[in-house]
Parts: sequence; structure tokens; C-alpha cells
Amino acid sequence: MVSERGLDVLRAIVQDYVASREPVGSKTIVDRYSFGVSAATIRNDMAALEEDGLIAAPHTSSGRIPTDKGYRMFVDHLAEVRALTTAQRLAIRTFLEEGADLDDVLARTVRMLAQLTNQVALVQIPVVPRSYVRHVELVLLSPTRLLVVLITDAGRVDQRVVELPHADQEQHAVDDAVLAEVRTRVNARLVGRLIADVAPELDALAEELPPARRVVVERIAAALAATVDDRRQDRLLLAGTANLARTERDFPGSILPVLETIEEQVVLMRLFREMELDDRGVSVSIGRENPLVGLAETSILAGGYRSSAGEVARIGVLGPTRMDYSGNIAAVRAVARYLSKLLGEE
Amino acid sequence: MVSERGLDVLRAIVQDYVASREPVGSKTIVDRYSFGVSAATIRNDMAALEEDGLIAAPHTSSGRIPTDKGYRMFVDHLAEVRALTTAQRLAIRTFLEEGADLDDVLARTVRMLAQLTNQVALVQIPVVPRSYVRHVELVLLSPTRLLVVLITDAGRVDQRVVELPHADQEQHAVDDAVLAEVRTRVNARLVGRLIADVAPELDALAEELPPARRVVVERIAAALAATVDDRRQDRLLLAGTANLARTERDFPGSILPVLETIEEQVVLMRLFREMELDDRGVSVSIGRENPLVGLAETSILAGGYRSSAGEVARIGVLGPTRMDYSGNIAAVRAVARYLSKLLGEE
DNA sequence: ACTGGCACTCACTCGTCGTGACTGCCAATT
DNA sequence: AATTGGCAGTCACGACGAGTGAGTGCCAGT
Repeated sequence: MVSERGLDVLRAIVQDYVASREPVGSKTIVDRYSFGVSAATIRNDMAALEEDGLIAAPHTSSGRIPTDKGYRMFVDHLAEVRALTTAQRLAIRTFLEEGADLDDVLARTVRMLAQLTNQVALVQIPVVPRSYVRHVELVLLSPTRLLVVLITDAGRVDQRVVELPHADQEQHAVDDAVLAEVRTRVNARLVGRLIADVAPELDALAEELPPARRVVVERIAAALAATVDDRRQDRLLLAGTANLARTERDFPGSILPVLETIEEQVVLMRLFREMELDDRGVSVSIGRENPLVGLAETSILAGGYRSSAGEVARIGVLGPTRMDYSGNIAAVRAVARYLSKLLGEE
Repeated sequence: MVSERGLDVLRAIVQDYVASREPVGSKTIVDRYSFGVSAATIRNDMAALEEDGLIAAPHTSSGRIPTDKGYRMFVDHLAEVRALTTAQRLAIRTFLEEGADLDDVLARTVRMLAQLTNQVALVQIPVVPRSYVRHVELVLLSPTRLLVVLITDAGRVDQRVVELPHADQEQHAVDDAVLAEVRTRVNARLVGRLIADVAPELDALAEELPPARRVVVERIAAALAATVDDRRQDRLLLAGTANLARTERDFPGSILPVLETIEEQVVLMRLFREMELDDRGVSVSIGRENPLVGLAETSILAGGYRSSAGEVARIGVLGPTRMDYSGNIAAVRAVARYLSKLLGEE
């Protein structure tokens, strides 16, 4: 059974190990922390901690290091979230306020979070599920290529290139006049609609038109439908990969599997999205708790922020299990808050 | 003086070292390549090569490895560019043809090139210097935030968020009616213009308006000007960072400086852009030839491709100096060609 | 110009050994 | 019952040294 003091010992072990990357022994603890008991007593406590699987010894005769379970206990019950320094707060504020548009703000954010935590930073680009069509623009790139641009009221702009049928079938030739007409009709039909309704509306429109126009509208419909689908699966911004190399010694094997997993953004995204935030607004996934084998030696912190349209997107960091959880949780939380504030309409 | 055969020896050394990562000695060469001379003769040639700084010995008594200068000689005079396997060609073709819009095609390209070469792949997103305004769309995100979207005929879409003056100054309040008017006027003024002329035109327009509208137009003008500036400095797509870790042993120190340099996309971009293509359509920068210190142990291959609007953008790979130059040059060239063909209007 | 032979160099491997930082356990103490 | 000092035991780690072998440079002979 782990005593009250035993948990204090665990906290000391985690802190010391995170700071020094050296297995910590009983003597180190009595020297560095004032427990007011002897080394032998600490040893008893450590035996109990090992019994419970919270710490482990790399070799028979060396100090202990926290296990994943030990870190978990530390994060859940022992870590007090440090407040950021005022310098850090200032950095966040000045850094973010210069941003121009959403993409730019998020790009800055992810870089800043990486720098703040010295880890790999992740920011999910938010999706806007229920937004309305603001405008559809058509641009003829060449006789057979058409650019379709969709603007929605939430401020997202999406684009897609459509191949038109070859002009040798005279009836299908598309020129600026035709395009202008189609543009007017399409906009009349779509503006103000939910993006989910775009495809059916266009299909209906195609019905009304003579075959010559119909083909064009059908292609546009397909392009817009594909665009709407695309936005469902959201993207991820990444920064600070170099920090992985910096903490390389924390990955017994190599950082290769970590880098590989990170590049596979789809999988990482899913994992990231499915982490459930606790009451502190942060979620922590430690080492092998993590379903991705490549990340068996990393921990992921995830926080949530609200974009202007109100939905929650994720922001977080990824690094070796031996990381400064207190500091990083604080950083993620602070950045998430600033971001929500910045993006929220006041 | 390096003899004719000496250069053949250099070629053998490069090929062998690239294949095995082991310093190669005279015996290895006579065993593995049929020079028809004895090891002692090879040794004499190697001494000459070393004299000329083309190869070096890591220790007094070990085989030789190519120096940067040796690789340079190899690339310029000794490497025959291997044709790709048909499997590789097929992969390129099928991989690229699925692409939807420009961004998507480039994203696929960079991933494919990374996989093809087992190196870090780079693709420059092309800029379109002389294009015309097709449409400007304004979307009110909140009473004080306005989204400005610029569509040009080359198929690029750019967006930017503008902060409007606070509405408590009654005269500046912006509602949909005002916005509609401004939108009409702005478009009337800008459509068909060169993007370079956007700013002066808008300034002229602002003059004509009553102060209430003027502020809005001025902000829009500033946003568009900034957007136009932004496009000048182009972006870079990256893929295959994990390959760096895979070739980690080729970086005596650590891959840290390499990763750091790569993350600093601006610098990397400039370097990449300034490499001048030779008559083979590829440029190679080897080791310390490279101005960025972080890349002193890497080589960069750059090729060019033509985007639809006709300008040349860059595509390339980055990896350890000990890389398969023949294969990688072939890959870069092949992908660049396919990409040009795919993007070019036929 | 090429070759065989030979002395020499030096990184690398492998065992041994000593050292020191730990632990676990136990009997004594509070 | 908790704590403590003491002590034997374990084991990673670094240093040392000898043996090994790949590879070189040089030279005299063809």
C-alpha cells in the first residue's frame, strides 16, 4: 500500500527525473527534498511504489524512474499547474495579436506553442459544419478547366478545379457569356443556403437547364459536393519537429517511429480528436496508454479552443513521456484560452 | 594529377560508399569492380585522388570516403542519370492523376517524391506575378470583422480578415447594405486590373467616397495590398522528415541542426529558389557548398516545373551528402516533368 | 606503368577489473 | 508500528590493455 508520504516521494521522483534524466535514488531524495526522514525510510516507500507499478528500476541497482502509470498518477493527483511567467503571457499576447486571417493566426499559434513548450505542437484547423453559402465564383482557367470557389459566411474559402468536357463537342463549348449566366443562376440558387444543401439544389438546377448548360452545372455540383466532403475531414498544423531531435535521448530506440507517426497526419488527427478533455480543459495521454505503437514513448497533451463559429477544435503538444507536465499543461491551457478569446467575436 | 582511371576509381568509391556506408579500400575495389589492375595500382590512384581533395580517409588506416568535392565531381562528370523503373513511372502517374486542385496535386507530389527518394522532399507553391483581378468578395464575420477574398484569373484565391473601426462611432457602422454598395463599387473598379494596380485604384476610390465609407475602403485596400505582398513570398511544402531520422547515421553530429534549418522555411525557401538549374534541368548543392551551416552535411537537389500560368517553381529533395545522386536526380526530373505536363494546359 | 611484398598504423573488440551508486534486509530504536 | 543505521550484495559503467585485421605508403623489381 502506498502511504501519503509515498505519493510525495513519487512527486519528487517525477520532478527530479524530469529535470535531470537520471534515475533517482533514495539518497538523492533525502538530500534534495526535506522529508525529515532517513534514506532507509524513503527506500521502504519506494519499494511500495514499485510494488504498485508506479516506478521501476532500469537495472537492479540503480535509482528509479516513473512508469507510465506513475506519470499518470502524477498528472492526475500530484501536479499543480504552474502559472505561466508574465514574460510568457506577454509573448503569447503580442505574438498572436499580429495575425491577419485565421490560417495565419493558427500558423503563428502552433509555432509559438512549440517554442513555449519545447515540444512538437499541434493545432487542428477547425471545421465549420453548419455554415451558409455566401458566394460562388467561377473562373475559367482554360477552355476546359474551370475554377470553382466557394465562400461561406464563417469566413472559409474553398476552391477546386473542374475539368470540363472537351470543346470539340460544339454544344458543350463554354465561353465567358455562358459562364456568366451559369454564375448568376448558381448564385441565385445557392446564396444563403446551408452548405449541406448545395448538392441537391444544384441537381435541381441542372434539371431546369438545356443540356448544353446542364453538363457544366453538373460538374460544378460534383466539385462543390467534393469540397463540402473535404472540409469534414479537418487538417492539422504541426510545428517544432526539431524539438524531437533535441529530446532524442528520451527515446530509447529512435525518434524514427515518432516522426513516421506524426507524418501520418490522418491517424494522428483521429487520436488527437478523440481524446476527452477533463475538468481542467486538458487531456493527457501517456506512453503506452496511447493506441499508436509509434507513440509508445510519447505523451500527448490536448486542449480545446473555440473558433469564431463556436465549435471546439484541438490544440496540443506531443513529446517524450519524460516531459514537464505542469508547465506544458499550463502552456496549452493558456494558449487555448488566448486563442478562443482572439477568435471569439466579443 | 588524376588519371582517367582515377576518375573511374572515384566513381567506384562513391557508388560503393553510398551503397554500404563503409569507407572503401583498394582491396574492396579490385574485388568488386573489374579494373584489371592490382590493388597497389588502385592505391596509387587513390593517393592522387586524395591529393586533389576528392576523397579523404577518416582515420590514417582505413578506406576512403568521398569529400564534398568528390561528390561534386561525381555529380558533374561521372554519374549517369538512371532511368526510373517502369513501376516508379507508373506510381508517379497514378499518384498524380487523382489530384483535385492545385494545392492537392502539390501535396500529393511532395509526399510521393519523398517516398520515391527516401529523402525529405520540397515543393514550392508557385506564385503568379502577373495576374488579373477576377472578383473581390466581402463577407461580414461580425460587426467589426470583415473577410476580404481576392480571386484572380490564374486560379489563386487569397483571403484576409480586416478589423473594422468600432461601431460605437455611429458614422462608421457597417451593415449589409453598406457592404453591398462597397462590394459593387470595389468590383467595378478592380475587376480586370492587374493585381499590382489594386492598391492605387482603391486609394483613388476612397477619395471619391464620403468619409463614412472611406474608412472601410481604406482598410480593404490595406488588406489587399498586404495580400498581394504575401503572395510574393511563396510557401514551401515539405514531406518525408522521417527519412532524416532513417538516415541519421549519416549525420555525425545529430539531425537537430538539419531539422531546425528545415523548419525555418523562409531561409530554406530562399536558398532553394536561388539554386540555378544546369542544362539537365537540375541543380545540386553539396554539403558545405551550401550557405546554411545547418545543412553542411546535406545535399539539396532542385528541379523546376511550370505551373499553369507558365512561371517556374521549384521541386526538390534534401538528404545526407551520402545519397544516391543518380537515382534522386532521375526522380526529381521525372516528377518535375510529370507535374509540368499535368499542370500545363494542353 | 604496374606489381608484389612488407612494415606500419590505428580503430575496434573483447575480456578483466575496480569503482560507486544503488538496493534489500535485518536488528535495534523510538 | 514506524523509523533507522548498518551491511552485504548487485550490477552498470569506465578504464586499461592486448590482440586483430583492414588498409595504407613505399620501394624495388618487372
